[in-house]
Amino acid sequence: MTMHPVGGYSSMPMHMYPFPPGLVPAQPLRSKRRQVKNACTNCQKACKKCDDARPCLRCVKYGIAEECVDSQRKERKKGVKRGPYKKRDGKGNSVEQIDVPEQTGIPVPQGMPPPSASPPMPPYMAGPVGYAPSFYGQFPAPPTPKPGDGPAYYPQFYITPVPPPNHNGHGVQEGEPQGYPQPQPQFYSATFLPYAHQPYGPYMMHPHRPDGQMTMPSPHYAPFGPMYGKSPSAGGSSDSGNLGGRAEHGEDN
DNA sequence: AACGTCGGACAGTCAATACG
DNA sequence: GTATTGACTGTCCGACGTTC
Repeated sequence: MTMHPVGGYSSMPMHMYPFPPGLVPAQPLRSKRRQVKNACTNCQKACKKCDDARPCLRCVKYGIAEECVDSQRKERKKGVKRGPYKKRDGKGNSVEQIDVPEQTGIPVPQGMPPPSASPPMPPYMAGPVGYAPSFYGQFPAPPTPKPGDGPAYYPQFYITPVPPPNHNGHGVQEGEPQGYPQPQPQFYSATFLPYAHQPYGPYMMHPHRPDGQMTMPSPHYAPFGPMYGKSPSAGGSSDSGNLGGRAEHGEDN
């Protein structure tokens, strides 16, 4: 699998984009930075990269998945007077040149973002398939679908070197937070991309979680819905206990 | 090495404005 | 009405400091 930046796969590392085999650009291209629509409060405070999934990669990594909640955006000002705009030319065209990609020289159809560039492969992207199991793979994370969002695909497969554990056997007690099972040595999940043709090798892949839950796009993000419900301490906009204690960048109102 | 902090560049949003 | 502009706002890169 070859990843290239561009973004577009929700919850995928922002600059990564899977190219079908054979369509991989000959040389690395540089993409512009992609941003998530809404970073979680933790990433926001830490000024770190977030992603669309909840919990996001970073929160999962630091074990604060339950505190991973969307940050609140404040409303834009209205009624702000705008200065006089630049006139367009007589044909309704803006007086702007269209950028031609320098690195490839390949003409890019208008309206289509230029193929972009590929930064060095992040460590966790190394290897033939998606994330390293030890990183994001431990949490299957189909992104939370939002109105207006395209289908955020998050193909999931689980690698089970040994038969999957019987999750029921762990006996989730009533009242006990039904957290996603802690990473277990025998049970890794990993994100695979649609084009990946995986050799089965010593592993076995199945599109279902061993505990029987579907892992393909779930409108309600099943694995995390009831499991990572807000903790009492996460009460909405509470800032306490989050990563980074940095004061807000800007003032509200 | 891993993590936190933070300045500031960059990207996305969307109301105001221009235009047909 | 749609298209375009550009100010505003949020994201997060990357440098630096701190802690283990």
